[in-house]
Amino acid sequence: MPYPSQVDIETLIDTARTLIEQSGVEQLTLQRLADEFGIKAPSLYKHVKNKTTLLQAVNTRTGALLVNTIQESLESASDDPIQRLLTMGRTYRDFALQYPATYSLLYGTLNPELRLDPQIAEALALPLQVEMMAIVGEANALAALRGAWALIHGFVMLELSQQFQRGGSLETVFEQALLAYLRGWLTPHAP
Amino acid sequence: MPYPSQVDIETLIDTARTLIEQSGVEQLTLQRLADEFGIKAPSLYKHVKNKTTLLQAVNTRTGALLVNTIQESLESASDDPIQRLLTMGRTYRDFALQYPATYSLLYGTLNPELRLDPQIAEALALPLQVEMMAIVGEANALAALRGAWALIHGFVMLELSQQFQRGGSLETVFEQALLAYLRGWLTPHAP
DNA sequence: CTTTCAAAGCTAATCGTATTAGCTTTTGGC
DNA sequence: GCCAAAAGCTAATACGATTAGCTTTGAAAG
Repeated sequence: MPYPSQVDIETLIDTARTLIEQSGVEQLTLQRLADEFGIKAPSLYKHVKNKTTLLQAVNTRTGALLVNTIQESLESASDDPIQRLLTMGRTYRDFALQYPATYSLLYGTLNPELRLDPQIAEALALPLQVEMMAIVGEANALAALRGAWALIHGFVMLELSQQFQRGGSLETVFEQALLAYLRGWLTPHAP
Repeated sequence: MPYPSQVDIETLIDTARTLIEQSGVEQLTLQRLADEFGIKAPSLYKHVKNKTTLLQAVNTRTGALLVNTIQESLESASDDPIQRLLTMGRTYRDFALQYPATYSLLYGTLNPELRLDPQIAEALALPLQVEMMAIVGEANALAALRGAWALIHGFVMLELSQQFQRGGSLETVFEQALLAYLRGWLTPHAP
C-alpha cells in the first residue's frame, strides 16, 4: 500500500453525519469535511465519487443505525405485540430526535438519488410487520403497517420542524395517537 | 411610477412555484427565474431580499393555497364529522400529490427560515380541530388532531418519496388508516 | 539497496450560483 | 423640459463542486 491514507471510508461517512447533525446539511461542504481529516477538498474524490453518493452513503448508514437501534430495543421488550409496537415507535421517535438532521435527510428530499436503499427500508419495515401481523392479521397487516409507519414518521417530522406549537407533552401525545391507531384496527370495521 | 416593472411579486412567487414543481427546488436558480421575466438575475433583488425569503414566500403561498383548497372541499361535504375529516384528509393528500415539490418544501427542511408561517399553520389546523372536537370531545381534541395531522402528513411524505414499495391502492390504504385512527379515538380507553 | 508504480495528496483552473456595488434608463409629476 | 426614484444592467466577489494534471509516499520486486 502506498501513501498512508488519512481517510477511512467509514470514518468519512460518520464524520459527515456528525457535521450534518452539528450544523445542518446545507452547511456540509466538502471543504469542511476535508478539514476534519487535514486534507484538501479535491482529495476527497479519491474516496467518494461525488457529494451525492456521499450523502447517499450517509443515508444508508443512518438507516442501518436506525434498524439496529430498533432491533436492540426489542430484545428487552415484552411479548405483547402492542407493547412491542409501542416500543418500536418510541425508539424510532427517540432516534429521530437524537439525529434530527440526518433523520430528515433520509426522507426529506424527493431527490431519487438520496432515496433510502430499498433493502434498508425493507429491514426497517420487517419488525413492524411482524407485530402488525400478530395484531391485525395477515389480510390487513400491510395496510396497518403503512399507516403506523406514516403516523410515526409524520409525527416525528412535524415535531422536528416545530409544527406542534401549542405545547403539552409530545411524548404522551405520540403514545396516545399510536395506541388509538392500533385500537382502531382492533375494532370491528367493514372490510 | 418609474420604469414599468416587468415583475409583479405575486407572479414572481407563482412562477417560482411552477419552476419548482417542474424541476425540483435544487434546480430553481435566480438566473432561471429571471429568464422567465426576461430580466437578469441581479434585478430580482429589486423585488426580493434574497433567495431564502423568496422560498419563504413560496411556502406561505403554498400553505395558503392548501388552506383554501381544504376549505373549499368542505363546502360540499356532509355534516358528519368523520366524513368531513375524511374529506379533508383526501383533499390534503390530493393537494400534496398535485404539488409534490412545493409541498415537501413546506416541511421537508429543518431550516427555521423556511418554516411555515405559524398563522398559516394555525389556519390549516383549525378546520381539522373543529371536527376533532366533535368526534373525540374537547379534552382529547388537541392530541387527536396532532395524531391525525401526523398520520396524514406522514403518509403523504412517504408516498411522495416512494417508500411504499409493495404496491396496492394507496388511496384505499390511506382511508383505511385514517378511519382506523379515528375509530381508535372513539373506542373506550384509559384517560 | 534501488527501482517501480499505484494510491492518495496537492495545486490550479473551470463552472455555476448567490449576492453586492455602482451605473443607466425610464417615466410620472413638477 | 427637468428630476427623483424605481427597476434594470454590467462587472465583480465569494464560495462550492468538480476536473485535470502533477507530486509524494512506501510496499514490493528485483
